[in-house]
Amino acid sequence: MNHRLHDRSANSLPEACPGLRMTPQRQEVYRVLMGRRDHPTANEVHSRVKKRLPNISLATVYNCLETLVDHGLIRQVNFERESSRYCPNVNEHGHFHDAASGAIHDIEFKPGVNLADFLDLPPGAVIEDIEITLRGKLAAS
Amino acid sequence: MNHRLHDRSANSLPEACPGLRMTPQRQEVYRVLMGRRDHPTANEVHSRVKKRLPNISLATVYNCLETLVDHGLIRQVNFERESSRYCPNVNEHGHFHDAASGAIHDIEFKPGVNLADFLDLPPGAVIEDIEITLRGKLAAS
DNA sequence: TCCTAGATTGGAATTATTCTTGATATTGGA
DNA sequence: TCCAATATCAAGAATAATTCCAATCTAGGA
Repeated sequence: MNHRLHDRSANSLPEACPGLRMTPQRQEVYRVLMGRRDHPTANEVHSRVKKRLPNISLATVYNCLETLVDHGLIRQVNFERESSRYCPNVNEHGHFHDAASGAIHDIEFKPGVNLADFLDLPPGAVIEDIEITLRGKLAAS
Repeated sequence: MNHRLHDRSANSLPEACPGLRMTPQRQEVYRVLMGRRDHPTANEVHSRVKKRLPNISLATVYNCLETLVDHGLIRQVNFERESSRYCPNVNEHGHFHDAASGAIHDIEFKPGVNLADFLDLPPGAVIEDIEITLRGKLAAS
């Protein structure tokens, strides 16, 4: 155990999140997402959470995920028509979906770039949410 | 009937598309999409197509849409978990989803921009498909 | 302690989409 | 032209992710 800054590493809900009651289910759903920073579906989250909370229902997992998303603690991401996936990285970022392996990689914006620099936004548009998804292959290395 | 170049204006499938058999159903689905350049769902396409082909089934509309997408004549776009929508604009582009009106606007890239200019792509990534969706509001004007 | 609002559960319901099957239509070759 | 092979279509059944519902349960405040 160390004392890294930004310690949201796998053990707890953030200290305070106004209006969010921290229940064992929500805590565990959050812990599971932080503990393995991939992009699991609700079903996968359910499987992982059941290790510690064997009786938790899938409906509750959906409820917890929705609540955490609403409170900005995690993000929900959608690829095509597949099941939603959940992502503990709440920074603005995009995703790269490797068609070969199925793996999903977070993609960060280069520092200092602005949407309007590369997109012709409609005049007066106020952007509230950005979803950028790339699909492709990683060249064999 | 005239002889305009690039006549994709609401009346016909493109002259030739290898491997695509042009049936009345496909033609009409395509015509309907080109004729009104919004972003209808399969259901909405079905309603519109039924005006001329009253017996066409929803399953056939899905089949036609899938075929047209596979042949690159239209694009399928997904917003969150809503029904898929279909878009006759096959240029690389993004979408802006106006939360107030529900309207969807195409967003073009500024000329000359490159993905790698603003995104930290994984090394060796070969991008095959880009999906950029913005959600927000248009300032009242 | 008791009450109440909010949370959880399991199962039913919903909904978009895909699948299945049999009927029809179209194509290319004999 | 006729036939066989193939593609398409239609209708409804099936699927799968997600949401809804009604019945408990729980935690925290009065």
